[in-house]
Amino acid sequence: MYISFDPQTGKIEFGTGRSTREFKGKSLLNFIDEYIVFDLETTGLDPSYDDIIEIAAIHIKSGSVIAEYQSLINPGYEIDEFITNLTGITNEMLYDAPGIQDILPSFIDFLGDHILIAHNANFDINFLYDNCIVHLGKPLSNDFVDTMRLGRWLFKDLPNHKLDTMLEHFKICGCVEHRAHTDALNVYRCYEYMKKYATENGIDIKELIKKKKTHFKVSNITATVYNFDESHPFYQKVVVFTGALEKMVRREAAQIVANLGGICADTVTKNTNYLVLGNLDYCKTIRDGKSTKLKKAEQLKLAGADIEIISENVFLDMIAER
DNA sequence: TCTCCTCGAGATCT
DNA sequence: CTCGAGGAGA
Repeated sequence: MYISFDPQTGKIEFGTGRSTREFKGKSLLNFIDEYIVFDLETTGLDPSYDDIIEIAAIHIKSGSVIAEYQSLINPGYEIDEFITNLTGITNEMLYDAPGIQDILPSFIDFLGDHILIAHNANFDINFLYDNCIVHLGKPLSNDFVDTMRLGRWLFKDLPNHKLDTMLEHFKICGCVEHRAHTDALNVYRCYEYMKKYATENGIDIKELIKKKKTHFKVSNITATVYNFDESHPFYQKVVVFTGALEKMVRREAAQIVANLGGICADTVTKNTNYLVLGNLDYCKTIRDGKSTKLKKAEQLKLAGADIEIISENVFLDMIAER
């Protein structure tokens, strides 16, 4: 089920399929001084079927709490045992609580234009976004920072990036209570910990991303062994890959070639000796099933160049131990 | 070189 | 959702 919103007419549409939420704010990876960390408890995981039962937000400036907002919310029906066990929130507790429509205007006012922070932020943002459209007739467009995403960049080696795991690793006391206010407080501690960690270690996330994005090239791969079998067909031959290999990733294949004394290259030229053909099906932009590398190789072969076009299976046979 | 595209795999939230 | 692998085009 999806919700769509037209800002011109203010019209809201419900339908089947995926929500686009096209007015959602951007997911940032910044460390900022002033923000609002928040958390929701809900009756389940799906914003189109489930409802918010607790909401909490903490306004932080320069590392200190300057304002807080929190409330239980009556969803208009009985919540099930699973959620009560998980959160400790009971139907008695929700009986006198206000409805979401009573809370939302003041809550959104509290959020203002500030950047929002949450763990797995898309979960909370999506719930809030949909509720804003239904009850306020306008989307939630605040940019936000996801502490889980941040954690994945800064602490890649953790077994997982659940809030609990990160709290434990950061030696922040208390575990996830599944109550909005305490969880929000823990997310705030997590964020400040990572901010301090990045500053102290001179880590800039933007640089981290940039480094990863520098396009991987097989031509940068060098041999890790030094005694080559000079009779191997790849010895001192130039090898190029096209398409996705089934049995291994390109990096592994290129390393094997390099260790056989071969030379890996990124593009097909008149010096190329072998073009290894992977699967090209997945690429929609290839209409005739042939990549530019393959077309060029066929052209060169017709012109009499010393180039062979081989399938993955042939390639695997060639690199197999004898 | 750089930007933009598609696809599949994997993870987290209640 | 986000990321990585891979391709195309400027």
